[in-house]
Amino acid sequence: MSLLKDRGRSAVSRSGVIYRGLRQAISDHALLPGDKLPEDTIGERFGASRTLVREALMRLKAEGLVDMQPNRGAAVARPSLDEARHIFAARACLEREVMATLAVSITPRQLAALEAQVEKERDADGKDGLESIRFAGAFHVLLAEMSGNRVVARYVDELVSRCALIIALYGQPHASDCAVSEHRSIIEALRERNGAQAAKLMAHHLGEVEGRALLAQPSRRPDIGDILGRYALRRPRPATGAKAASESPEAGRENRRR
Amino acid sequence: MSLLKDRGRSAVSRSGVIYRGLRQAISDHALLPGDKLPEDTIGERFGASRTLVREALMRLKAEGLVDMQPNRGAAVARPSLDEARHIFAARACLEREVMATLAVSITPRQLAALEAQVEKERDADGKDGLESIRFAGAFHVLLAEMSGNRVVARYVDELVSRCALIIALYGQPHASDCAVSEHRSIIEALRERNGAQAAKLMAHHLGEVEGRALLAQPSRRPDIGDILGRYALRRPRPATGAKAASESPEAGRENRRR
DNA sequence: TGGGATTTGTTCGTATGTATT
DNA sequence: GAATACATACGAACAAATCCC
Repeated sequence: MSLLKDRGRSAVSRSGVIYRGLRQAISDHALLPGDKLPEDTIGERFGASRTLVREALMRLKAEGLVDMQPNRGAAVARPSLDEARHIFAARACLEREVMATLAVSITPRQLAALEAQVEKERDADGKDGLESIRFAGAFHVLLAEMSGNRVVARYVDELVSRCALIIALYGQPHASDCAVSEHRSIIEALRERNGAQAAKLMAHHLGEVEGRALLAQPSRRPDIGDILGRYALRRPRPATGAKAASESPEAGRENRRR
Repeated sequence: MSLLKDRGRSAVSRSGVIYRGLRQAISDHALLPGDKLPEDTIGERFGASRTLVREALMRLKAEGLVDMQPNRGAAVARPSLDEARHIFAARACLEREVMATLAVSITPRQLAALEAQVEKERDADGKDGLESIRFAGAFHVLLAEMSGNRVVARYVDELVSRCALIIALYGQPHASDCAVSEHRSIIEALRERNGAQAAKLMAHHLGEVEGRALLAQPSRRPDIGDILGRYALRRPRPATGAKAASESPEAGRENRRR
């Protein structure tokens, strides 16, 4: 028998696939705040049972990306304005700490990686709103990871994701949330190992992001089924049951607001 | 039929009871880092099925209080020394922010509540190590909640709990983790609305706590069954199955204290 | 090293609760 | 407002992995 047994199955936990898929869909604004997340629908799309879907949803709930009410199921979270401000305050606090740490510890290799990241942002800027948002958040997460503090990095990652909700709810459409030039100046301050300046620039930058994020009115919401198709890495299994086959290839079934 | 149907059941989510029970047991050092947490045993003690236990365990895992490995189940987390330092760094960062906020916003009523909390600490100091630890952590959580930032408060709560693990692992036995006098001086700085001073005192205080926490060697571990009895609020149901009946009718099974 | 006992991972059925007509 | 349709809460049971002797 082979030494490497059949690793085809659970290279990663099955619920982790669902978790990451939903998380990405939310970050990408493919799922919008308030969108309902029925366990059955999600399970079908990902070819998993409700148990695993629940697991993923609970994880997202713990991160503040999903709201769950006792007998009413899950929905993408709709942070209040107050909560939004709290999130930005926490981000500023933690990311200032990241700056202070990195100004001391950063290596040339890390600086190069940051520059590469900003290059990606620049390339996507204006062209592809989706990629633009993704990369901008990734820059902040990358900084936090480079600081070496896993605890702080987890919190920053969580908060950056929640900022995507805030932008979706209150931001102007297509407002790229991070300016490339601001990221560049942060890198420069780090290169000079000027921690105070880097922290100051980061605080200012986040202030700008918050300002851009808290401006507009709620927004439309598309339907959920198609969206998830793009985020399910595995094809849904054939769905041997008769019921699934009866599903209509319906047109635009938009679900209700609020 | 009665208008108020049988509400005896889910006044609060059933898994929440398990979650809080385990969390308290860990904070109290009743469960020590590395202790195994078998789903069946916990379920029996709390009179719940494994589904609910798993839910609680996953929540604790998300908070960093429990480690879960794929087919090996859950155990109380054993943070590494590095992780311990990261936790304290994150705490210092967030709690400084709390100080800055509170120095501006604190009310006389809140100051009184803080003093009452410190009184409890003083009363318990030296007398009851368990209560002492509980109250000391509660002071920090209370401060964070008073800041009004729910996001920061959640993180602080989480980090304070994880500090209990660190003290259990690396601290000297019976080391009360917080000095009452240090808490008092923090209150004084807040009363004078001196944010810089409050932040400085808090940073110093946490440095002291970290110093006290990172000194000694691992520790003994008691058995799990009895411990959980004290944290299960509901009596375990009769366990109608035959298997459970074969369990030895051990001697003093007292539950429900407190 | 093998086999049995134990524990975890997952599915799915039933009961219960909520929304809708 | 009652009945229906639907979604969730929970638990029992099965499958697979691990542990232990």
